[in-house]
Formats: sequence, C-alpha cells, structure tokens
Amino acid sequence: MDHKIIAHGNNHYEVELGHGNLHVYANPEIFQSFESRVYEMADNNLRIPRNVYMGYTPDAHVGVGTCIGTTAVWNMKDGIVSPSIVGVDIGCGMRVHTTSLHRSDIQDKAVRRALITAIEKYVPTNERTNSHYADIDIMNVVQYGLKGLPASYVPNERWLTHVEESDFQYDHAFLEHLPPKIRKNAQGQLGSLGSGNHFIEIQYLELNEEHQELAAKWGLFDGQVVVMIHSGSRAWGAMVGREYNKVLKESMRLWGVSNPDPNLIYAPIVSQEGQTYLNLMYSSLNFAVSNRHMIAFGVQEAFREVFGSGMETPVLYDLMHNYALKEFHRGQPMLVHRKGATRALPPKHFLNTPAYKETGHPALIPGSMGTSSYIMVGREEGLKNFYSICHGAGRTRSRRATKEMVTVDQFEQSLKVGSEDEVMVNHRSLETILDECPQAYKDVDQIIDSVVGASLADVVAKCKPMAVIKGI
DNA sequence: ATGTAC
Repeated sequence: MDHKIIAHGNNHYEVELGHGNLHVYANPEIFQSFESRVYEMADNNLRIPRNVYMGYTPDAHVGVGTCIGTTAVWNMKDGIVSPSIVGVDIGCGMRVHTTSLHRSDIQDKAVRRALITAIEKYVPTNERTNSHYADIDIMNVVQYGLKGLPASYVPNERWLTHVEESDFQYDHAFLEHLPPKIRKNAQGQLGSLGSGNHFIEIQYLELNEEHQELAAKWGLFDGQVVVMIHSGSRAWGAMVGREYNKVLKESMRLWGVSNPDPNLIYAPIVSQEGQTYLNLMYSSLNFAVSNRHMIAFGVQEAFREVFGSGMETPVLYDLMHNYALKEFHRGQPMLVHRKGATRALPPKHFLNTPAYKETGHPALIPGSMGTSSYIMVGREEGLKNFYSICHGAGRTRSRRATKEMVTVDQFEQSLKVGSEDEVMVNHRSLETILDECPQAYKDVDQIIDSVVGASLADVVAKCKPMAVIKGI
C-alpha cells in the first residue's frame, strides 16, 4: 500500500490513510520498520465514525483489532468506546518503589538470590497459587480501589496519593451484569503477578545529568536500588473483556454496524452496551491498581525479611497503559483510549495527581528482560499526542516465532549469566520464559530516542536490571 | 493478557 506521508520533522509523521490521518511518532529508522499491516489496522480503526484523533507511539505493533501503541480519542457526547482499543489486559500498568539502598548493597549475588526467594514467598508467581490475603474482599476492591483495602495493607498515606488514580468512580450497579463465576476466579488472585510480560524487577538508577534537580525532588539518587512492577487486572479484567467483546459484537450485528476487521469491537458511549463496558472497565482498573499495590506490599515484606523490619520502600508512582479515560481536551470531555500507551503529563498540567502537580508525574517505561527501563517526565509538546508516550520496547516477533528462532544459550548470554553483573532470574530454567527474551522486542533505546526526539517526554533516569522475577 | 477454548 502506498500512502501519502507528511513529515512534520522532529520524529513526527502524518500518514494519510483511506479513512483519515494517523499520526506516528518515531525516529526515521523505527518509522521505516513499520509493516503495512499496522497501517491497515489504523485505517480500519479510522472507519469508526467521528474519531477526533489517532496516533502511534514508536513501539506500535500488531494487536487484536487495534495495534498496541495506539492513542485514539472520541468526544464523550457522540463517540464510541472500544474494548479492542483498550486491550485485553484492562488496567495493565507499571509501578515503581524506591529504597534507600545503593547498588553496591546488593551486588553480592547471594543477597540478590535471597531477595528473589523472599519476594517469591510473598508474591505468588505460579498461575494457580492464591495470594494469602483471604481477609480482603475483592468486591470492596473493584468498587473502591485502594480505598477498599483494609487499613492494615496501606503502609502510609503516600501509597494512596502517589498513583495515577486510587479509586475509579463508576456506577456500581453495573456489577450485576457480570457472570457470578468472575468473583470465584478473581478472589485469591489479588497481589499475584500473572504471566507473559509481567514481572518484578530490581534495578539501579543512572540519573540523566540534565534532570538532577527533578530527580532529587522525586527522591531519586544515582545508583539507587528501585523495584519496578508490571502487572494487570488478572482474571477480573480478562473476564470483563471477554464477556463484553461477545456482547458488543452481537450488538454491532443487531445494529448493522460492520468493519472489515471482525475483531474490532466498539459501541456508542451513550448506548446501554457502551455504558456497561465502560463502567465494568473501571471496576477492572480498580482491581489492577490494587493488585499492583498488593504485589508491592509483598515486595516490601520481602525486603524487610532480608534487610530488617525498619526497611521502607516508598511508592514513586503507579500508572496504566491499557485503558480509556475521560479527559478534558480542547474544552470538551473526551474519551482517550490508550492501548499500550502511557500518559506522560507535563509540569503544572491540571490532570496531574496533586502530589505531582508542580513537576509532572514519573512516566514509567519498562524495557525488555535484561535491557534498561526508563523513568521519564512529559513535556508540553506532548499535547499533540494527547500526552501519550510509549509503553515499553514493543514486540517485534510473536511468541512462537521467538521460540523457534532464539536458543536458551543466546538468552543466557543477553542476561550475562555467570558474570558478576548477571541479571538474576527466579526461574531455574529460562526455557519456559524464552518468549520474553530481549530478541523478541524492539531496541528500547531506539524507542526512547524516538519519544525524546519527538519532544513528547524527557528521560529522568535509566533503570538497569539486577534481578527479575517472572511468573508462569 | 487469561483459573485460556464457539
């Protein structure tokens, strides 16, 4: 397919497709690597009426119905909501906790092994292992988010304030639409990691010299040990997504609405079906943020076991990259879908959570296993992409293709196994998580270069991996 | 992604 491309400069391209224009933020190298399939998908998404804006971040790649890396906006009054443009793992996101430790404190491999073992004791990493928080009623959690947790699981006020949202408000009456077994499936999963690309990583920081002052304000220092968590809404969000893909698909058939891609599902925001999905999506966001909170609670317990009961692991921030949020833009309420896209608000922006109003909030971007992650901050210019930046490196090949192509030996080499700087992993064998090797992902440094070059955000700190806990 | 699957 040939498309007219407008190059705006500064890693910003506008691609004219059959049904509207797609904005792409990528450096020339990444831009050239996009396959035509991602443009076909964007064009199918642009067929949905009254789209206000659609953009790709540089980590964009093919997903179900809609590419991962999409920001898509409609007006609340005449727009649509789409489970396909939210993504299957509703509320999937990132969280970072800081420590007072320096990397030299955990350079000893025995210490890092002890931390991995302790974390696995407090955070279930096997699919069917329940968390031991039987005293938490998940119905309180899905209704009131972090405010639904018993006080004994909230170490201090900061854990409620340094998050993108602690309590997503919605009409709880919609919970009656859910199948009863969702409760049984999700109960016991709170505080568990999940599998796939989810992880807990122990990292050390390399501060960007140009943002030392901001880093200090955020409590960050060079060489600091931090913990990065990537997880989502587990069975709760998966069941909401699956159920409403079915329901909305049937509604589209009844309404006579169709799209060339049968996997692209959507409904008017004002319709009963759209309202039901939207409200139940918020229940999943409450589960997701609470899940990461409880994982972090377990991680703090583990650090206390290794370093003493006085150990504190303050939360830096928690934010999501799979959701649709009502936001005010251009003076109007709009529904901003971010599927594999991270909000990065600039300093002073009114949408910032109060704790980060002055500085802008930390935007947490994971790399692939064994490569760097990043802590960034949004810029004013990010407005052009509705303040969305990348959500990570972005896959470059499928799980199956990766397993056929990469060997366990190559994976071990990329983790520097055997050396002092080895990225230690909880799994005895890397065979089971081979599809998560760095060779399956784009080069995260190129992705970050694209975002910085497009003036969407700046790097505050680079996070280098020292130990990783993966689920199965 | 998912206590996977019309």
